[in-house]
Parts: sequence; C-alpha cells; structure tokens
Amino acid sequence: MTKVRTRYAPSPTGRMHVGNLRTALYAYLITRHAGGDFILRIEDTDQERYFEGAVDIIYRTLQSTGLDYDEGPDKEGAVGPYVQSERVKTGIYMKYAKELVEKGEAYYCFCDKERLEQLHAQAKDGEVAKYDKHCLSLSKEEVEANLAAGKPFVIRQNIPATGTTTFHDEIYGDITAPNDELDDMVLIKSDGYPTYNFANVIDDHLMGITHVVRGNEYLSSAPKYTRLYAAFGWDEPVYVHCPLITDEEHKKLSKRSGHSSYEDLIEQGFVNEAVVNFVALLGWSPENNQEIMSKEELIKAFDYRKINKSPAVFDIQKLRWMNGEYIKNMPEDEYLQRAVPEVKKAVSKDYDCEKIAMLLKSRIEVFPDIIPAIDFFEELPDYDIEIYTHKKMKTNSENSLEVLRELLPEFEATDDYSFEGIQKLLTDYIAKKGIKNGQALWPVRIAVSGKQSTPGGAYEIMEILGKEESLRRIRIGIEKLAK
RNA sequence: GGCUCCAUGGUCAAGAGGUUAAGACAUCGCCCUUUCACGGCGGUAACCCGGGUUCAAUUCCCGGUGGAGUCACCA
Repeated sequence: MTKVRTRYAPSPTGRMHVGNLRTALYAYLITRHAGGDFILRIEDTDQERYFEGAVDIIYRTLQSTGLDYDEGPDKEGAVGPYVQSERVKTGIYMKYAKELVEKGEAYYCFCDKERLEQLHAQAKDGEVAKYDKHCLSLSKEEVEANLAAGKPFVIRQNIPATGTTTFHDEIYGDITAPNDELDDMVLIKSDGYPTYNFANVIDDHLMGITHVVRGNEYLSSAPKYTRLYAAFGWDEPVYVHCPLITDEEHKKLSKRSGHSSYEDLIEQGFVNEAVVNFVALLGWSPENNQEIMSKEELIKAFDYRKINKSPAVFDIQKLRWMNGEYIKNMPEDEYLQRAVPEVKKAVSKDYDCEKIAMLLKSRIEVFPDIIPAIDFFEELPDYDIEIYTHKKMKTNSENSLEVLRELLPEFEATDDYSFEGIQKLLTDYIAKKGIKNGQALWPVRIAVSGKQSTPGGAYEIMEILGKEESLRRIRIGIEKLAK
C-alpha cells in the first residue's frame, strides 16, 4: 500500500479562513491517522493578490494550530519546490500544457478581453456563459503565426461538447456532470502563469498526493480536473470534499460575520486548541461522542469516511462554551499569561492582578469577558441602593445599614485583610449576631463592589481591595443607605 | 436561470427497515452557594412534503419543496 500523502495548499492572500483551517485539519488528521506525510504548498500564481507577509501568516497559523508538516517551502522534500511561483520558473506547467495541446486536449486561445466580455453579455438566461471554442478552429499555421507575432495567448482545456464526466468522492459518492456544462477553462494565463485549476492538478500528481482534501465549493469544478487527469493518463487521487461551513444565515462563512478567520478568533480571545477542537467537530464526530479532544485524540479517532455531507453552521455560542472549558482546564501559569493583560486593561490601580485574574478562571468563556466583570475594582460604581435588597438573602436597606454600621468599627480595628482574616471576622460576627450568612455577606459585598453580581464574594474582593479602599467603600455604603 | 450537492430539535450531531429517536451547545426550572459563575439534577424541543417498495419506513427508491454551492486569465 502506498503511503498516504495529503497537502494543504493555501494561497497567500491574507488570514486563514476557518473553512480552510478545517480542510487543512482534516487533511492533517487523515494523513497522521494513517502515518503518512503532510505537505505544505504555497499557491501564489496570482501575483495581483499576493502581498508581503502573507506567507508568514500561513507559517504562523500552522504553527499555532499544531499542524506540523513534513515537507514545505521551509522544509525541503523530494518533490520541491513547494511554492508555485518557483515551480513556474522550472517550466513544468508550460511543458505539461503543451503536452495537452499536442494531444488535442488543449489549445491556444488568442481572444482578447473585449471578445470574452461580449460572449458573457450575449449569454441568454438559462444558458451558461462559457467560452465558445472560437480559437479551437485555428489552424496550426495560424497559431504559429500568432505566436511568432508575439500575440498574447492563453492555453485552454478542450472539453468535449457532449457526453458526461464522472468522478468519485469518498463522501459524496459518484458525481456526474454533463460535459456541455464544463467550460474550456484557462490552464495557462497570458502572463505565463498557470491557473489554480491547472497547477493544482499538476502539482498534486507530481507531489504524489494520494488524498485530495478540499472544500465542497470545488465539487462543481472537480469534473474538469478529472478530465485533466484522464487527458494525461494519470490516476486520480482519492477525493475528500468537506461540507461547507456557514454563518447563522446558512450562507458560506464570510468576512462579514466577523469571525471568519482563525486570526479573528484568536484576537477575540479564543484559545487555539479550542478553535481546532471545535472546527474538527463541524462536520464530523467521533464514535464515542467525545467533545473535548486533544490533537492526539483527534488523530487517533479521525475517520474521514464518517464526515458529514451537509453544511454546518458555525455556532460561535458553542465555541464560546468549549473555549470556557479549555480555560477552566488550563494550567494556572498559562492562564495568567493571557488573563493578566486583560485585567490590566480594566484595572490601573495597584491591586494584585493575578488574584483578580484567578477569580475569573471558571467564570469566563473568552478572555475579554474579564474586562466588564472587574470594572468595579478600578472604581466603585455609582449604584442604586435598591440592590441591597435581596429577597432570598432577606436583606433590605435597613438591615444592611445596620450590618454595615456594626461591622465598620471591626473592619477599622483589624489590619488582617487576608482572605482568612476577613472570613473569620465576618463568620464570627454572623455567629454572634445569629443571622444567616447572606444577611451580612450580601450587604458587605454590595458595599465593596457596588454591583449585584461579581466574580468572587466579599472575602475575595476585600482582600484584593485592601483595608483603606474597603473601608472607604463601606463608609460610602453607609452614607448612601443612611439618606 | 443551468448544473451539482444537501435535508433528524434553534445549532452541532448519533442512529437504525421494527428504538421510549442518543449526546452536546443554547433555553427553561430546581439544587448547591455570600451574588455570579462552576458543579449536580430535571424539563421544553426534531426525523420537510407526497407517492412507491415492504408485514413495517424518519431510515430504501422516485417526485416535489426548501436550502446551499458553482458558473473568471481568483483560488
């Protein structure tokens, strides 16, 4: 059996779309599951869209998602180069295109933009706007003459006008398309570069790719690739077309959603492992129904034959939940590394930021959730005394005022503002007075935080605020309640 | 519009020719608790429609409907 080889073949045009991430991940999982090779190939045949730094984004993203590859531009293997613009220089695409011309499977086309646009405009409703094979009828001499005259040309695939083309996909089964629906697509552009459609087939073959994993949006152009393989007499790889990832409106996930790329998600405070985990489960699920899965577990369990056919909505809500799970299970130092900077965005005063951060570890889903949760540390909000009243705690303005008044001298008297110190002081008070915990703890927490709900309780908050600020806030509380 | 694909709760997603049709997120309620969160328990909620095949179809087939993708010298 031949070794499984899959590839991720992005074009350097910007951030990594989550659909691409999922495709890359599935390709990776297929090959790692089978002990095969994962190859990175850069498809930069469109010089217009290329920009400086785009390739670095690809490297960085693959690194942080943990998709390590065996061969790539920065990891030479036997079938390089791994960047298409470099492959162009070796002349392979032109060579293979000419081979097809020889075989009558492709032809030179000298039509200019105007004529093509006209063709488009002429296409009636219900008719596919496709090339009319105008240049196919050119004689060999005419072609030679045009070439000699330096006329710009492209090379087009010659697809029969009749019949059908069938290919097999592992997930969707046999798919058949009528040939007259297939356009004579451009193989070599007038700038001498191959199109994606052509380069892809050539490179997958030359690089020994056994499983082509790609998005479902390529399903309709797949028959053209099949014809290319047939024209060359090459064996086709195993096709794995992944179902689409859509937005809440069930449309292909686009930039408009605000979270269409991996980088968007990281910026929004998601953890890379959670994103990978979540994306893996869009369109596939393991037999044991496990949801939280490490990369290793995914590799072990992944079976591409069980990928779903139908499109999946990218439910950011569920990602948030999953991210929260990852945060809860995160080692403390790793958590603090990401959480403390968020704390510092909201709190400029000299409080123990690590302590504040730890209050939130089990309470947040994404890191930016921290900011609105801890604003009260920075500044006591101007709250309504209504919030002292809580039915279940049996508190109201009157008994809250009483509790705070009685407690104030005790808080003034002590210097032990440790968690344990405050706890002891308060529990002693509660025991002595013979009231329910909540009747004392609720008003104190309200006074020191000014908020109805806070991360942590009275002990934690007072420990962080310290004596001076705690006293100040309790006095404000008394003042407000006394009015 | 042509072509192609898809169709189980709001979302993800198991499932099987005969099941009380899993589980997760979300949602609702209860418990725990000094609030919130965490955690625990429980509830609401689904097989698109019509034919056929069959003793039996949500499951297989056909048609419809609905949704999506695609129709570039972009990938």
